[in-house]
Amino acid sequence: MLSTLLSENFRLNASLLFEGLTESERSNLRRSAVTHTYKKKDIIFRDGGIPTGIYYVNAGIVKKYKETPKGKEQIFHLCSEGELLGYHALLGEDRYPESAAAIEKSEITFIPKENFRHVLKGSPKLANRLLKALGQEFTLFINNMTNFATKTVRERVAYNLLILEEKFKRPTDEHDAREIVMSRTDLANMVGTAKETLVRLLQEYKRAGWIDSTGKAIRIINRKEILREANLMGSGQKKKAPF
Amino acid sequence: MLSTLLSENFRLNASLLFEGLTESERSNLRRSAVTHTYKKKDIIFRDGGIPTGIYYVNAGIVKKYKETPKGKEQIFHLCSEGELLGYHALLGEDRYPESAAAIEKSEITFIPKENFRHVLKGSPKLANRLLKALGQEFTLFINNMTNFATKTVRERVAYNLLILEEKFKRPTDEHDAREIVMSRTDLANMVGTAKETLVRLLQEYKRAGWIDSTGKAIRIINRKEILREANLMGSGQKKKAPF
DNA sequence: CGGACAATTGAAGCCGGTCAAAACTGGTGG
DNA sequence: CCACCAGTTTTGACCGGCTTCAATTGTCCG
Repeated sequence: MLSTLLSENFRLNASLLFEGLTESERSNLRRSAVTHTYKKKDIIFRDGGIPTGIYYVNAGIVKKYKETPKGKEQIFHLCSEGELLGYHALLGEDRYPESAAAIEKSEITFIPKENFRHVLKGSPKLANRLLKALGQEFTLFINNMTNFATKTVRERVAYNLLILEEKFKRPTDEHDAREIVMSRTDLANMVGTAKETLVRLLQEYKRAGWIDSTGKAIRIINRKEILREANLMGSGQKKKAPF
Repeated sequence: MLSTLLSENFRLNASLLFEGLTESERSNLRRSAVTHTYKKKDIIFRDGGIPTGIYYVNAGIVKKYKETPKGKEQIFHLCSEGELLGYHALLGEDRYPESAAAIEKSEITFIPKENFRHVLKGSPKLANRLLKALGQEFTLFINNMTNFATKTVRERVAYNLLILEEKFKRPTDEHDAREIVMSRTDLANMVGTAKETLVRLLQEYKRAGWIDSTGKAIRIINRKEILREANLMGSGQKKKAPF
């Protein structure tokens, strides 16, 4: 349950989706694909834009966010290596409901919608996997929304630290060398609070010795305490049935 | 844009999904379907439960919600006549991430998962429509989440009144005879606030003459002012291009 | 090495949550 | 049909978590 929330959360790996495609289908996708490099802060697509294809994150980290008219920014999700980007709008034949931008140097492959649609049309298998993936994403979304609606800022800060530690763990990383490297502003916009409030809570954790930070980088030292702060499960532990 | 938010929002009509099925497919679904009546407050499925099929709302209104360990309830969505229920979890091969309960007497048809899956397997058309529908639902979800994360309680109350007016408009209704009939607690749980706060804001609107309420029923009198309160677009109107 | 941007700290005030009590409503049985 | 009770709605009072504004310190990169 707990591990569910943290590890399942936030890595809908795209490679699963494309497994089981025929070689001709794969090459169809590959042939039309273009890979681009994005610098920090570069925008990949914009809220309200018309989708022209889907994106695959080869490397780096991308934020999906939305700006309010008042200039506030809400970050919903970070996409890292292996994740797809921008396919909801394409499938829904909608405009993008959010924007996407790199928060660090990223390498992203673009697949034009015609090719994607063509392959999708010919592959019920892909369609089914997509349906499954979308269904699962809803679960994540609902959990996230519940967090937003019912948790305090304090709890959300802790929760997001745990999520981010996971997200910033590079496949190549070993041990616990994971650092969260992200601007305070972005982090605040992810938690959904003012950057000042975020900073104060981080300081508090730092003074308590639960995290350490030098510059932007944050490391979790005492995961147990952060977990407690996140209050992920309350006291509502159910008794187990005897089988 | 504005009308987008309100009318598109919240009526993903299921009949569209099933259009274009062959008669044998339809009858396959119909044959296995069972229709049940649920009283107010009856639970249709529970958070954590294992999906055994999907539900179609023939009549009535159903809330999709989640309870936190601390006993708070967050309502995400109301399903009314013509909407499907519980298919995300089925498609995702997940447990339900939320619960569903009738908030008024409702009539709901259940379709066992075997039949649904069987028909889905045989109908790429259905799969495509589902993909499209799911893609569109993400747009709604993201808008909702942005509202939660960035709007004040005051704005969310107004916003939800507009949504609900739409939702409670029965297909049979004419004119503006639409009343929102819902417990204050449910309404508060939808807005994501305490019922006391909700009541105070409603009173304020009532005194201002923007809404009217007798007992549970709420009617919007001055839609314009409520819209302004909801602050749906801020002041960020873009200029139009000259073509 | 400097300048611009980012992070941190301080202080003040309000929005909204919580607790408690009063008023109201609808449904039930006598 | 009416009176009553339980549950719901409403009002009041108070407190505390967050936001906001402002100023200071720190840090990165050309």
